Amino acid sequence: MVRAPSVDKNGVKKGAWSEEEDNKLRAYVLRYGHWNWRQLPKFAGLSRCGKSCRLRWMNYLKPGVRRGKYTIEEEDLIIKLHEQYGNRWSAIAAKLPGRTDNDIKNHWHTHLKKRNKQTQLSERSQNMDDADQNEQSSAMSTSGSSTDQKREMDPNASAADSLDAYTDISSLSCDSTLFDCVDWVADDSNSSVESLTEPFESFWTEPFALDTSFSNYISVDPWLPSTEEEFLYPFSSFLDDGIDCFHELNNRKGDD
DNA sequence: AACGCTATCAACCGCTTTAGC
DNA sequence: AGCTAAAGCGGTTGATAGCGT
Repeated sequence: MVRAPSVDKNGVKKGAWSEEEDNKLRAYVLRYGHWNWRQLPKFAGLSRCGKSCRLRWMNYLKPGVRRGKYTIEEEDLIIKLHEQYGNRWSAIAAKLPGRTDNDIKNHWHTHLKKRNKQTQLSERSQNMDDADQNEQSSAMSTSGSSTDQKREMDPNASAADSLDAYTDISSLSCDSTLFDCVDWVADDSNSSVESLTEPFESFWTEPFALDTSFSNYISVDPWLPSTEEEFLYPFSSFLDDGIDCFHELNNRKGDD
């Protein structure tokens, strides 16, 4: 399923990532952040190009990345968002916490494109049937109450219904609530799907509750280096936003 | 069992955008 | 304003799992 590992003429490794490489990258980024993707592999002791590291982190290793089966609600939302944004996968991914643009893009091409086509075809034939029926009996009233029917009738209902799956922040991993959801809301400020952000208003207005489960992540991960010496230390001023949080938590943990 | 075909998805590539000077 | 480097993004590729014949 993955490309065979290989090394190019510059000594840069390509192809599938080994567990060891994953652990190195994860440990490094969690400790120092991604202050410069191009330089990062050198400091982290990886024979990879920065692009490859970034991609691996963003799509696979980043805390909060959700993998696996898509729910019907997610698929409906993707289809709806695709109608709105087209192939702007990063914009679509911003509305689905924990899902990456690459993952959504793959899922679209392998599942939803077909499903969407079929839906459109069936809707078209349904519309033709409806037109026929209207000709025969314009007085007949229609009644439909299923969620699917509601979605077809009201695109906004679709988005709102789908969002129910995401308003339960607790269903996400602790990491995603602090990282991805913040991005999600922040990116959305000018979106025309404003309703999608509403459930997160409380995120901003309520007092910040420190989620100490971060520190569990750090202490549990056996691949996080126990000493600074295991990695080349970059420039502290480059430390990434979210990583400051890790340091903060680590320090607090140390204080306790 | 063996083969071919299809589906899947991680990873790559190249173009565009953004930031810094 | 123009240049350069870095980051981001979307399209595409390729290995392999799984299914049908």
